Amino acid sequence: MGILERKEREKAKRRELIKKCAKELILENTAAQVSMADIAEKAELSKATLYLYFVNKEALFLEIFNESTVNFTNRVCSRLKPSMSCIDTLKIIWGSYKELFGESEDIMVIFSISNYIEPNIPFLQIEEDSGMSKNTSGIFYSMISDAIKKGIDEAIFDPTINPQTVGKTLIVLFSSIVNSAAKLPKTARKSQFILGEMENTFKIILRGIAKEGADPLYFSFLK
Amino acid sequence: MGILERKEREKAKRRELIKKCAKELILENTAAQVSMADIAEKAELSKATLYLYFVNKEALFLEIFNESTVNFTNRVCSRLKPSMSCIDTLKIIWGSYKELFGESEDIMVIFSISNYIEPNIPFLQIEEDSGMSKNTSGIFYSMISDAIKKGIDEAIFDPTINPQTVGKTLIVLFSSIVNSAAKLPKTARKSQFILGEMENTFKIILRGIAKEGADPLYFSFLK
Amino acid sequence: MGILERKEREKAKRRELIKKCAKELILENTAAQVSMADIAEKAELSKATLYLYFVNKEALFLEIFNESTVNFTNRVCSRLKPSMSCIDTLKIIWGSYKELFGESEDIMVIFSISNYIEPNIPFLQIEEDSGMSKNTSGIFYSMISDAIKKGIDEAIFDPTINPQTVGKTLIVLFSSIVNSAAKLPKTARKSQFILGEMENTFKIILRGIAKEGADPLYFSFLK
Amino acid sequence: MGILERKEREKAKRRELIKKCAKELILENTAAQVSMADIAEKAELSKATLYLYFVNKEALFLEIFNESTVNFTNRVCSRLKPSMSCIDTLKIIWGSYKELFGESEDIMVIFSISNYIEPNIPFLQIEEDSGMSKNTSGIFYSMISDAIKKGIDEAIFDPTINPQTVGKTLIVLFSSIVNSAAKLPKTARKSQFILGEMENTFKIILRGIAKEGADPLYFSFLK
DNA sequence: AATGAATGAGATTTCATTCAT
DNA sequence: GATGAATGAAATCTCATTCAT
Repeated sequence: MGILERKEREKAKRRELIKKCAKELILENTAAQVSMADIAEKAELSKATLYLYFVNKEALFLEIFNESTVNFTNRVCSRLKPSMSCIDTLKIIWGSYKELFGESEDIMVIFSISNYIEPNIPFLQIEEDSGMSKNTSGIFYSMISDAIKKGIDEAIFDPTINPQTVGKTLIVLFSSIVNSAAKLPKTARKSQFILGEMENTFKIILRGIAKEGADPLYFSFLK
Repeated sequence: MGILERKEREKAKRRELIKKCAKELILENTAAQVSMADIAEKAELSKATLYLYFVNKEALFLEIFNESTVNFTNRVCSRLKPSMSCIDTLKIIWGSYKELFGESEDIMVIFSISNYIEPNIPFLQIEEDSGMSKNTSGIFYSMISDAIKKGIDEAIFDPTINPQTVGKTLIVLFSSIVNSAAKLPKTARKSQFILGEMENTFKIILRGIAKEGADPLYFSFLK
Repeated sequence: MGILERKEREKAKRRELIKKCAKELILENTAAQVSMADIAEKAELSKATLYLYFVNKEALFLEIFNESTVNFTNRVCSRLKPSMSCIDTLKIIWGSYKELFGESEDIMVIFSISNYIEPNIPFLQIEEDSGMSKNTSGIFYSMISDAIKKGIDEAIFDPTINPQTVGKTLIVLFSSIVNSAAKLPKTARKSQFILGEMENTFKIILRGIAKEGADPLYFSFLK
Repeated sequence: MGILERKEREKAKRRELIKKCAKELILENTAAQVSMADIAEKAELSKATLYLYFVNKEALFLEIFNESTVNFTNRVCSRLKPSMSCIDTLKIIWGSYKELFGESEDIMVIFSISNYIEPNIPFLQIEEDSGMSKNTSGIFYSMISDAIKKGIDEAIFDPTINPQTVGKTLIVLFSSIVNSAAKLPKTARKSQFILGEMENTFKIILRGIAKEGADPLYFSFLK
């Protein structure tokens, strides 16, 4: 049975290998430009083999997409505790963004694939129904809007804002910055400049939703 | 030579026709989904003819892209006067965004093409050199950062912010909202909801860069 | 305008060329075994060119199929006159079968394609509704059942038989003989032996539906 | 050696299982549409295992084909006795056709495979040499031509007919009816209508070869 | 003996681009 | 100057077959 397990592991490894190669190619270019042949070549497999692991190109890309989303969300969520203050929560969320953006490249992949698979559907939908609760990004969404609610309760944020609306806005803004950065040459992405830029944006937004008279120290965590 | 001129004029007309058709198709779908055959059919020309006017697909799209950018910038600039106050300037810029977003659809085209042609190069580069001065978006960029500078002088904005940095940030944010909206179905784009959403975001950003204690009335122009 | 016409003609010629090549390949093998690449090669065209003339493989095959059916039916119909006696009518129908079977090879193509495109639907449907009237084979069908009706009126055929049923049966039988012959090597198909075989079968069927006591001379036309 | 025998038996069982599954799949669709993967899945074996039992797809299908032919012939032959009258013999042959057509589905399989594997070689060859004696269908063939000879001797059939030729013709006709029916949806095949249709055809053929003045009662067994 | 895994070869189809007329 | 016609190259996907374990 050790054998069976090993085989299982190896099979899983191949799946991962394929996904890893696909990811790398996506990061080097765009999801739209990556062909099954490219992936096969990079993985040193035949095209046909890819189809043993994924029924479709779309299935492969979708799996990568979903995993990246889950990955990202989990990383963020695992660092949060319900007891945390609003500011701490946002700190961590933002920190995760920055860190993951530098370290893993899930976010890039997420955007590239979402632009490819469903070019007409925005990754984070600004829609009238707040129906984001179903998928992973929904979890992320409530995470952030909860934090904002907390901020209002803690009298840090302007009580007239709608936590859900602002939450969505925050996500769109964060994401767009990342998306914009995702288009930069790989090397540039991690530069201090970019990270600084991202920070500036975050600061502006925080100030934008701060309660009148809120202690500016609250926002000083952003260096 | 009257003949020559007429010929010249007609040739120019064709160019415009081709670009117009391409634009319309891009708006109906995504730049990536528009083929030369589609454009030729819509323009009631042969595919080969397209190549008399544009060396290749990329050249055609790039020209549309650049023109749309110029168009947009010009429209905005033409409404601005150096004498205007910061707030008035931003009002107009934002108004242009909103209006053009509804009316002309240059912005959509800009984003669609930029996602297609140069997926690796962001429309608005967040780069260390502020080298935006060369191209059209550079004009737009200085327009906006000038407005912010003025805002600081008028003691409306926080004097510690860097007008250039914040200007760039503003553009990225504006753009990202539009970009996000650009992926919505054509009909949804002009809904009150979306426009409201855009306004909320703008408000947050303005508050974010406001000087401590600045009269909130300044920002009341946003309904 | 002579030029235009010539072009038109040449285009039509290419279509015909493609169909001719496809037909030949079908006759050499089976419709199922013929690929677009094969056809392209035989026609000395690129694969892509085929798609200028036919939207897909099925369309190409279907057109060949329909044309062959129409061809065949027309040839037969053009030789018939309403004033003809039953026996004369059947003579001609049968003669056409034999002749076309030898000369043109429409029938072979018909069967090969029908086996490929709709392997589950018999070319001549033995169905409860006699709904054959719609398509070309419907014309053929009424042609033959009319002849049988006439035969009954002329007191040559057994009055208890149902002309429609027997007509259908005749077609199925004729067709099956041809279908069976279609599987023979090309050279064998036109042998005296095969033609004799077909004749025998026809004779048997005619006798089978003859009226008791009908003059056997009526059937002597079969040499 | 008991072990060896058991192994042998089990191996044979597998072969049968594979063939049975293949048959079922062929009956559900067409031989051409059945892939080795389909068969393997249905048999709950791996594709590779199929190749332990059959050198390739063709060999598998050919074996099924041959067996089905033998099966069918044997069933018919086992019901015949040399002492039977011509009419009784034909009754039984025809009955077997009808019955097997309903019950076992060997005939369908035979035709489906023959259309797939050797589209160029007819199941029952109408060839100049009566060389059918080698294979199984040869047995069937002599069975039927013997019956006809007997019919001539019994003064039921026209003495001028050639028993061998007519025998072959009969088989081709029977087969073609079945072949035509084989393309009908599985459910329709056993309908009274189809069976009636088959009977009509048989009647026509019998009458076609009957001796002038032969007692029509002879043929009344067909209701 | 059985199989999981891999693959070569080939099928259909699309599209930007070219070229003779 | 305009175009009809043609195509090379590439994309996605399938399937019979093989081979190491």
